[in-house]
Amino acid sequence: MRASDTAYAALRDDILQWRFPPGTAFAEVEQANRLSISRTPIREAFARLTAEGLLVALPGRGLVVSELSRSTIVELFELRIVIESEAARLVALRRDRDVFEQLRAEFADAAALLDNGDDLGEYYALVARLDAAMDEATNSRFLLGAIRQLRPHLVRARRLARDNHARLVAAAGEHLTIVEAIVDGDDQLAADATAVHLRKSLKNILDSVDGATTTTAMNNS
Amino acid sequence: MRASDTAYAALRDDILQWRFPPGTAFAEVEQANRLSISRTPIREAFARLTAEGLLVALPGRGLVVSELSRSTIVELFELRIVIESEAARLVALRRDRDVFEQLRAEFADAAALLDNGDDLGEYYALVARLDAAMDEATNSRFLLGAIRQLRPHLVRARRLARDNHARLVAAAGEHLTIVEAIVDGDDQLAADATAVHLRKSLKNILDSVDGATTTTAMNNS
DNA sequence: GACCGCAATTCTGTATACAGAATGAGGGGA
DNA sequence: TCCCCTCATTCTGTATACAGAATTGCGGTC
Repeated sequence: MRASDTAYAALRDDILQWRFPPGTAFAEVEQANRLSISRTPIREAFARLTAEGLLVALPGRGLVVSELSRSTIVELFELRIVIESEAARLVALRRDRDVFEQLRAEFADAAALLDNGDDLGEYYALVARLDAAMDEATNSRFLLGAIRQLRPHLVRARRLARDNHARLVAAAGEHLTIVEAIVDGDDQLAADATAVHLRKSLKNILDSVDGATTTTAMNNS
Repeated sequence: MRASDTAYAALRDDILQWRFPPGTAFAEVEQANRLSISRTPIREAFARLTAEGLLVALPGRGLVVSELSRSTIVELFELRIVIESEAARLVALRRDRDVFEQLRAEFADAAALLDNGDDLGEYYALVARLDAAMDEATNSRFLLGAIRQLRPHLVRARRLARDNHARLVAAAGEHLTIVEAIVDGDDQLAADATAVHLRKSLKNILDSVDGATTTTAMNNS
């Protein structure tokens, strides 16, 4: 693997896992020393992270980890809701029925995974498989590209949410509705059910954010 | 200005103006010599163009200018229609009324600009001002980012379209409907009128593409 | 005549040196 | 005591050298 890929992956993970909270300043030499590579691949990694919006260039102040304020999260979902709803609509029209039939069966049993003690790994893996199947079936490069662009920010946002058991059960039900609509080829239902799911997810995140009296992570600018 | 910015702007313009048609291979040394700078800023420019999707990395074959096939144009509009409709909806709710009142008056007189001989510069400038005002009023960073991501590809696609006078007059009317809806704060009309306008624009481009028996530019993969 | 292998050329990826710009601290003057 | 100017430090931007990988072309062999 190239050194620039390694640096990109390491820095990206550091940001997504909140090891570098918003506002952290990045300097080339510092990170080059830390990762034991030269400045050249670091520069490339910085460029990719800046293009993704995880880093922002403060004029005269270098690169800092971007903020993730309440309003940013709202704007994130303003875009996410419209494009993922449209993606779901297209998937309902274009999907391989067998693939989603299988996923439907798995989501029908998802409640068991959620009662599986504290190990939600299997459930999250199932959601990831659904996402991957939808990416595959969307078959629209720009739509997919826009979704991919949002994902790193969503990963950060999700860490602000408190997922309680009730919310997870509800979310699993929402997913099941979406998958059923896709299996049935009901594109309008797939789109609307996706919008419902995402609006509820947003509400859950915002409730967590607003409930938090003070965290270093939040910056309600 | 930085050398990497110069290189990026030059290469981007070369691609958008079809001086480098799809499939053209890019090598670092070659472009560094052509633009009389070293490979370092060229690498940064390549990275930005690749992130935008104007260049694609063919494994083992270097970077080439991305294709713009019929299906790519369709996929481009699949995304464009949903996000620009949503943007128009938000603008109708968030706009500064005076700004769009002014634009409404200008679009009401747009027919005169279109009869202004072959100089359509003023009309295109008016459309550009509308785009800028909408970008400003959208006030949603991710939505705006997604639109910006599409623009370079739209510039390329537009060069494939044959804009006849009738189409331009119709488009001006569609724009007027959109601006009126925004002035009135009618978000649903603004969204639907935008979708209508973009679907007609797509149809116009596809008619031009399909009408072209053979051009070196097209690659119907 | 065709296919396989080797060698040379070329390209990318990385490291590093150097120059110019900007920032921050420290000292001097008002 | 506060403000401004200057100098030093540090950072980014660029050039370039070097190494490893890959491709292409040529030659030999089957």
